[in-house]
Amino acid sequence: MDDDAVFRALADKSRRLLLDRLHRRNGQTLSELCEGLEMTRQAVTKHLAILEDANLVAPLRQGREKLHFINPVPINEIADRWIDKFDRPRLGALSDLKKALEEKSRK
Amino acid sequence: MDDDAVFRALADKSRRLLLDRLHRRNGQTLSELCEGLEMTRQAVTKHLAILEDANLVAPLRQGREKLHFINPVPINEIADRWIDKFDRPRLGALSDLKKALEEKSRK
DNA sequence: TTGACAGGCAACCAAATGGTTGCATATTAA
DNA sequence: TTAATATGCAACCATTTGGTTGCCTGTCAA
Repeated sequence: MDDDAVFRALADKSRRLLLDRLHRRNGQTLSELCEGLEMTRQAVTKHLAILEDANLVAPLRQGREKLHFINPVPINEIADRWIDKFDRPRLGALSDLKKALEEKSRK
Repeated sequence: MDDDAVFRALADKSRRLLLDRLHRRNGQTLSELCEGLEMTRQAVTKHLAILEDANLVAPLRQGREKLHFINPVPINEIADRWIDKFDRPRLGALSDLKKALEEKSRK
């Protein structure tokens, strides 16, 4: 998995909104996704392309329409593999601090 | 929580690396964090400022040194609140597809 | 078959981003 | 007290990014 592409795709508010919309109703077309947004269709197209590159959205051509399906896998991979590193909120924060200060003063 | 700041802070590879380093050893100084990186100290300073703004890193002045402590809370908040929306990998992908196609053909 | 609808492509633009260099300031150790 | 160390601040630069407009192509329905 290219975690960089995923993180960068998620960095933009508009793209997170698109994912939110697809989450509410999966398989929407470009035009549907554009409805009510303060953005041109072309801007949305670009965002969707970035989401596709990050494998967060899978497109499906259906005649002249293009349906978009959310793919939760990369997000869960990040959650499992990267975010987990940063600990179930641990009680260690203060003890980290103490340790670090002791380390410093020993030098 | 300002989830936008957090997502954007996490979007950069160098910043994720800094978090990785702090995760390995918490409470490092600026100079320590710079060691072995292909970046000037000032670039690292900027990255740390962004991480601080996103509340992912908490600084502590200690004499002329500045110690940096990772704060896992915002990351976990994202994991819990936002990423969870995108489902424990569900079996629904194919059935979503079917549903969407049926919906289309009904129109 | 011909218009209308859904989408694609490309050029262009302003603003944000990641990085640099140069200099200033504050602590600490000799 | 003075030199070295640790960090801060500001201006500047190239590239990336998010957005636009204009036009082209493919598909469906009347």
